[in-house]
Amino acid sequence: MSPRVGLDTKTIVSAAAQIADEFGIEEVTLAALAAKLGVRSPSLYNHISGLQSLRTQLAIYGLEQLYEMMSEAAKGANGSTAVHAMGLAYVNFSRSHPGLYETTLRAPEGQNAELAAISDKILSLIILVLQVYHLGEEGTIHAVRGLRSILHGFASLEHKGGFGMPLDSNVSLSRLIDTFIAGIGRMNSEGE
Amino acid sequence: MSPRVGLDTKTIVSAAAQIADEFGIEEVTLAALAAKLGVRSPSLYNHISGLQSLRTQLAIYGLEQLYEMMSEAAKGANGSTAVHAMGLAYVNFSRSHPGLYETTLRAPEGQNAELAAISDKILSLIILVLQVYHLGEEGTIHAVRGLRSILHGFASLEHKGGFGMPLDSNVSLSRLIDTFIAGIGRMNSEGE
DNA sequence: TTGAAAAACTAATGTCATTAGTTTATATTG
DNA sequence: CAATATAAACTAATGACATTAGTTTTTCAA
Repeated sequence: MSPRVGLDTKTIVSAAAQIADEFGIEEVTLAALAAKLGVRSPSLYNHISGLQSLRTQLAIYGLEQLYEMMSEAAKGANGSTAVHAMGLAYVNFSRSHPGLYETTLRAPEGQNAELAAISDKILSLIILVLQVYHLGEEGTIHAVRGLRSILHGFASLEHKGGFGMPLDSNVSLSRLIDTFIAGIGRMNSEGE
Repeated sequence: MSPRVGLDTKTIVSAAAQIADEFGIEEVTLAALAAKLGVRSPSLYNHISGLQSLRTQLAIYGLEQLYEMMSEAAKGANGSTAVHAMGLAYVNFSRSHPGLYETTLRAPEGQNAELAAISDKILSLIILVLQVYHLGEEGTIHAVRGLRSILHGFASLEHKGGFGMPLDSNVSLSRLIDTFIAGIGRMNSEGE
């Protein structure tokens, strides 16, 4: 009712994340967002520069949270324990924030410095966790690509409902990570 | 100019796939599609029942092509050779048809029988290729989930541009699949 | 207290999907 | 071959949305 609602960018992004998680990212419209915040759509432009920009902010917001979860999980652990913990944290983030997780992967990344920074931070964390395996420069790059593929692929297919059968998917994930870790040594010794 | 253009569903879906691959799936609008086909938007409704339905058809169209590529690649091969060939075919499909591949993963799948059928067909193919490893019922399910996660995750991140560094991504993929195959035996022996 | 800046607003435009109702070409049937 | 039914195109209209322009109003600082 009051002409000053007191919005700010963070409130808007957070509300958008809620919509994304609850109803799916296709429901994240400025119209829905404005309604949720008790405001008219154009008012949002005082704080964000449009839907595209909002999506970028959402991706940053999501990656920051994802980094926190992964980082916290890996902290103190070593080797395979750390990889498992970090991987589970990744997937659990995608489970508890399906919409926000999805926005994370739809951003151009090329343009925005903040987005590139948080992406790099996650990359560095993964590299750090894989450091104990002494894979060398190239080996590390291959391994990072592999682990990210596993985690994103798993999270994405699980969310999509692709794992139709009623068999504990945490076991599937754990085994997949085991497989990956076991294979890392092979990469190291036999890679050209 | 002629009042009968001679559209049919297949032509429409195929044109939509072209738009998806060339400009991205967010550009697949009925307006753009109609323009490409030399027709007004409402005319499309004589052949499809709306945008949602078109997306489902696109997913089916994509999965059919994906199945063909995977199936053709795996044909005649065995064991790890077949897994590698099939995996590369999967990723190559996503490379040559990025938009169409993406539609493949955005469909509800619950509702449409045809979509469920072609999905099952791909699932069966993967199971068949993994059969030589004698993983048992549960082991097979875990392995299928793992392989699909790897392939989809890799394809998705590669398309997104997530593999920033200039290092041959086919090598990354090949190593990842090697890792997976090596680990499959472990799954078999040590799984509870 | 006054004035400037920020944050809300209304109004308007353009794009899109979709529906309703109309025209026209083609194919079937007598 | 003619008449008619059907299917495929069309125009017109509606409603959702993002976005821009221009206006009002609140707040804060001088």
